[in-house]
Amino acid sequence: MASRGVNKVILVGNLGNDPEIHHMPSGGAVANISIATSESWRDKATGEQREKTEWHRVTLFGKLADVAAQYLKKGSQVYIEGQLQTRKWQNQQGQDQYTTEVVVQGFNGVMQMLGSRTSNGQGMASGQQQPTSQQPQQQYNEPPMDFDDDIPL
Amino acid sequence: MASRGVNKVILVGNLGNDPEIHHMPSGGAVANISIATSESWRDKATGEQREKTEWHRVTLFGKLADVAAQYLKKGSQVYIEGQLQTRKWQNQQGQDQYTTEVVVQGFNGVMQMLGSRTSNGQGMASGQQQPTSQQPQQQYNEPPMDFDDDIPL
Amino acid sequence: MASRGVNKVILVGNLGNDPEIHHMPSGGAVANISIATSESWRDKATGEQREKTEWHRVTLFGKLADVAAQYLKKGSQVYIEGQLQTRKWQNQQGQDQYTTEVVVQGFNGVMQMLGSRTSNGQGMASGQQQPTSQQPQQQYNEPPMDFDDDIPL
Amino acid sequence: MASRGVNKVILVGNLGNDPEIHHMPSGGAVANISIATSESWRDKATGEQREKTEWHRVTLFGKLADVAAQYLKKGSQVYIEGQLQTRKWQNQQGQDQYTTEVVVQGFNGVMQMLGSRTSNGQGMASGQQQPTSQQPQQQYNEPPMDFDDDIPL
DNA sequence: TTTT
DNA sequence: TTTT
Repeated sequence: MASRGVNKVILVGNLGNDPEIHHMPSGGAVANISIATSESWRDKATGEQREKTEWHRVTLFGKLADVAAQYLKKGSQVYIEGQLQTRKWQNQQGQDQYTTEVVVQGFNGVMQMLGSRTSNGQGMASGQQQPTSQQPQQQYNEPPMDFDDDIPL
Repeated sequence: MASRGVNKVILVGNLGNDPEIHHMPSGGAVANISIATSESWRDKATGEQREKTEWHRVTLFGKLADVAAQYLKKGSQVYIEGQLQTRKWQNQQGQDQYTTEVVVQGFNGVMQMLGSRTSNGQGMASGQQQPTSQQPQQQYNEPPMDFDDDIPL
Repeated sequence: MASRGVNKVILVGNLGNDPEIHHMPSGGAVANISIATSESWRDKATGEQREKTEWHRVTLFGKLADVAAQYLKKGSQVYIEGQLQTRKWQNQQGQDQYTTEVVVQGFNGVMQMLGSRTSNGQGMASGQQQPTSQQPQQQYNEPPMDFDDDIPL
Repeated sequence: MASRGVNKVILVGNLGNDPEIHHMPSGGAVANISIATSESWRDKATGEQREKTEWHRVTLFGKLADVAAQYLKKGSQVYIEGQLQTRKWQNQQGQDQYTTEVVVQGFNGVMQMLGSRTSNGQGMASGQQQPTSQQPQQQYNEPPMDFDDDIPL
C-alpha cells in the first residue's frame, strides 16, 4: 500500500463519556470516544481568565476498539494518534451532512492510556496486532563506521 | 497561557485550489486552503488498485495567511501543522451545521512550502512572527559537564 | 524567523530521575530530564516476553525549565514536544564527542504533565510565555460560505 | 506487542548525500541517510541574518531501505517519521561512544518523497509492507446513527 | 461531555 | 534511571 501525503492527528485529552461500542457486520468492534482538549488564557481586554474546550470525535477499530471498551471510561486520559476522515451522510431531511472524525485504525493508529496506574494500563498500537514475525527494534548493531566517517555531524 | 491536552494535526499534501483570502474586520488576513492526502492499495477481493483521497480544510491566520496568499497555488505541496477546531454555524434553513477545520495560527502553527525550490520557497512558522526578542536556538553552549558525567546515557 | 524543514520530536514517557536544574549566565533556568519509552513484544524464536527501554535526554529552557523544576520528579509521566539537537563537545582526552538531545524551547516547545491529578497539574507550552497580546483561537466566525460552496468536501 | 510511551520523530528536510546502503546478514537492506533541517533568524544584537543547520542521521530498514536506495539522492526532500534510538558502540580506543539515530522501521515508520513529481514519486509507509489482509480505510459506512444523534458534537 |  |  502506498500513500501520497501525510494525514496525522495527535491528541492528548480526557474522555467526556464512556466509550460507545458498536460492531460491524463482520463482527469487528468499533469504539467511539469523545476527547476534550482545552486552552486557557487571560483575556487582555477584560483581564479575566478564559478557557475554551475543543471536543474531538475519535473512532477506533479492531483490537484498539476492544482495548478502549475494556479500559477507557469517562474521564480517562489518553494519547491518540490517528487520521482525519470526513464522512458524508444525510440527515432525516435528506440533506447532506459532513462529520469529521479522527480514525484510529490499522497501521499508524495508536492509543495509549495515560496516567491511570490502575488495571493493566498498557498502551497499544493498532499496527501491532500481528506481532508474530516482527522484531520491534533494529538488530543492526555493527559499528557505524563508514556512516560516521562520511557525514559532517 | 496554559493548556490541558494536546491538539495537533500534521498534514502533507497538495492544494486542490488556489487559496481563498479573506480579511477580518481588524484587517488581518485569513487564508482558506483545501489540501488533499491520499492512500492507494490493492483491493484484496477484486485485486484491483484503489485510491482514496481525503480533503482537508485548512485555515491560516495572520502572517501565514499572507504567505499562503503570496506563494501557494493550486497544486502546491505543503507541510501544515495546526489544530483541530469545530465551528458551529447555521445554514440558510436555520439548522445547526458543524465544520471541522485545521487551524494554523499563533504559536504551534506551522506552514512549510515543499518541493518548489522557486521563489523564496522558505517555510515559516506562525509562532515566529515576533522574532524580536527570541533566540531560536540554545545559547547554552558551555561544556555539558555534570549532565554528561552523571548520566551514562 | 524562517525555517526550512521540520525538526520535531514527540515523546510520552516517565522520568528516570528528578530533573537537574542549571542556570545560564543570564540567569535563565535549564532543566535536564531523562525520559523512558519502552516497547515489549514476544520473541518469536524463544517465545518469551521481551522489553526494550529507550532513554531520551530532554533539555528544557526558560519558563518550562522552571515548571519542570517545580512539578516534575522521578517517575512523572510527561508529554514532550521539542526538536533534535546534536551538540559537539570534547571529553577529557580532547576527543570529539556528540550528544543528541531533545530541546524544548521557545516556540514549538511543549511540556505537558500527564496523569498526576496532584498539584496544579497544568500543562504549559513554552511558546506561551508572553500571552499578553495573543488570542489563542480564531475569532473569524462568519458563515463559511464561499469556502463551503467551492470545495468538493 | 505493547508499548508504554510514545517515541516519535518527524522530519522534513533534504539529504546531504546519496543514501548509503548496507545489508544485514539476513539479507535485508539498511539505508543510512543524513537529513538537514535549518532555521534562520535575524540576530538582534548584530542585526545580521544567521542560519543554523541541524543534521539528522536516519536509518531505514526493510522495504523502505530499498525505496530509499532506488529513489533518494543527495538533495532529495523527504518526510520522515521514525523513532529515536541511541546505540552504544566502541571506538578504536575501546571507549564507549553513543550515537543517536532516527530509526524508520516496522510499524510507525514512514518515508515520503516530497516535491519531485518524477519517477514514481509515491511515498510509502513501512508498516504497509504486508498489505495482504489489511484494508487501509474504514469500511464502517453505515449511517452514523446513534453516534451522531447522541453527541451534540 | 472531560480535566485542572 | 522510569513505568507496567
